[in-house]
Amino acid sequence: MIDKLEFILALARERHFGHAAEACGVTQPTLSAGVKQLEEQMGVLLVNRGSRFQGFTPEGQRVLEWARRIVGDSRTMREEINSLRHGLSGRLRLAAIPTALAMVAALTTPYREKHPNVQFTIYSRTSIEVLELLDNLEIDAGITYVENEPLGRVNTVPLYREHYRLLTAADAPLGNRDRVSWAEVAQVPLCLLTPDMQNRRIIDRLLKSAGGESRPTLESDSMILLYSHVRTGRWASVMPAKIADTLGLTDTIRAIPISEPEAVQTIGLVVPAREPMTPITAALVAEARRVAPQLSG
Amino acid sequence: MIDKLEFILALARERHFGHAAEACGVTQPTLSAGVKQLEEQMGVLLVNRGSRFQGFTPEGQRVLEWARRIVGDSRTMREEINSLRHGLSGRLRLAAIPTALAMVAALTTPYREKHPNVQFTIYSRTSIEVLELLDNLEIDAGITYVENEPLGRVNTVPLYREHYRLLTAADAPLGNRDRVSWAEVAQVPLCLLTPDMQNRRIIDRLLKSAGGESRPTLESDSMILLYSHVRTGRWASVMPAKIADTLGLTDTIRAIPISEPEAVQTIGLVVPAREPMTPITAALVAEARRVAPQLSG
DNA sequence: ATGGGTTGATAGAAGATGTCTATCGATGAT
DNA sequence: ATCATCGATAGACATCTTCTATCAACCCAT
Repeated sequence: MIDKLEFILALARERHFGHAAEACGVTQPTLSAGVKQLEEQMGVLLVNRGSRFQGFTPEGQRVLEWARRIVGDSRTMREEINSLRHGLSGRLRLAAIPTALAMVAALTTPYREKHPNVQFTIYSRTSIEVLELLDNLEIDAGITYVENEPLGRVNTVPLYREHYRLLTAADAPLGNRDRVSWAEVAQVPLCLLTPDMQNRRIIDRLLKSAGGESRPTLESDSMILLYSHVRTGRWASVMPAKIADTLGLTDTIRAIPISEPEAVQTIGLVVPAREPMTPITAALVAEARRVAPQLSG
Repeated sequence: MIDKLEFILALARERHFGHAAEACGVTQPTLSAGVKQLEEQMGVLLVNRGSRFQGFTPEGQRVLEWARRIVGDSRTMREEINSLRHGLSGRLRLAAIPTALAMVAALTTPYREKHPNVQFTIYSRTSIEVLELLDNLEIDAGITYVENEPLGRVNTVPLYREHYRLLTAADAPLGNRDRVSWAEVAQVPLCLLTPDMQNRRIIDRLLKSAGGESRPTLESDSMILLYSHVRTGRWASVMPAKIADTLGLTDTIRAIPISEPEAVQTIGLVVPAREPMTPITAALVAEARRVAPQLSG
């Protein structure tokens, strides 16, 4: 029964019988039969088909909601019972937006000291993808913006506020300044994240409201790539202070605070709004609450 | 998987493998195998055995909690999907304390007008049993005292407040009074509910605090039996006003308000504290909210 | 139009799981 | 000591699940 509900979950995220089957480790006919059996038990069609997957019926969407809940609960139960025996163990799956990647270590390091048997899997994703993964039970927690775009049914723990820096060579224009404005930044050719990243959209908004325009010379979804360009001394970028500090400055590259307006965005931990949480997730939330005061500032 | 969890639920309430199996409609070896398989999956013993059922291990108790939730959710899902198709239909299982039985009709009658396809099963139980049945998913809602004794994880909707009446023949001692005190009532030989009923415990308390003592001439767990004795004109009883009115007075039997103290107890609807509720239960809660103002007074 | 590629449904065989009856061993009461 | 009760176990049978192989419908490109 519960495995059939897992089929529905897989189908919801893959939107393809064959792929969903593969994700569940069964063959396509098995998954088809499972879905069909659910439909017989419920007495309603759950999936609209016409030679290909065409989404869920209204009833199917309700079943999907329940499936998330029931499957989530049964996993949490297993994990909880396991923790009672072996202490906290298993795998913590986490997804973070690229600009927050540098601070994940501030969470994982103390966590690992307390619970050495927990393993980590950490994905770099856009803020939207983080929420999708959370919905689909593919991750246990996410790190993303907690104020701007609408979140789903999740609980949040604020971690720190993002301050922006202009990264540029000391001998470049503006390179000798102690402080620059967004209007000034708008004049510089920048390396920025791709527009599917919320960080980019935020920076675009800030540039625009300063009367400038966002015409980045180079786009990428990798912070490492952006930074490696800045390091050559021939490119500039705008990054949150946290990650700029982590990447490390050289004597030739400076990270200049941007003021007017002093732009801050709150980054936080995001977990499914379900009580109780899995022990592994609960421990992460506890760690986040403990660490947050040290991070902010 | 879910059916195995149902085994655990049955075992928790029957505390006996054979009886639990019968309640699930399977044989005892089947239930034993099911529990054993759960234990293997979890990697822990869930039930303490020693030639007979000896309760759950700590892990077993946690699994039991989860089982209540998961099984409850899966039933709610089925019911919800069914309601989407056929409108509200199915069976509403309700348990009420005896003194509240007379007012159940005030709930079921308007409910039935709106949802004619819902069938009712209504049990008369003690307040403690009502809560147990609720815990074990054996009823959808209960009607009981919502203030006095501690409730479990439930939500409540207050319905009305109980006022007490002395039921006695007009020509008996006190029979001509418009008002009597608890101290006076304590002098009369009474027919009361058995002491396992909370109503009896409340009345005992009131009599005692008025300096009297509870020495009922006759005890029963049936309000009808109590009333039939009162009707002979040779017995007296103390009942809530609601049920006294419903049973109907004759010219020879009077229901005399008892004052000093004016004793009131709040009776309310009690449903599992789980969101969302089954559609059938949700409709009952809505009806209770609607009806409550008319009942109280 | 037509042919190739894709998608999900179907059929039938093999395997896994669930359930039953019958029986046993342990425990506790008389 | 004897009996009754309770839950575990064994073995047979049935059901359900899953697989491989194949099919029909559809889409798209030529």
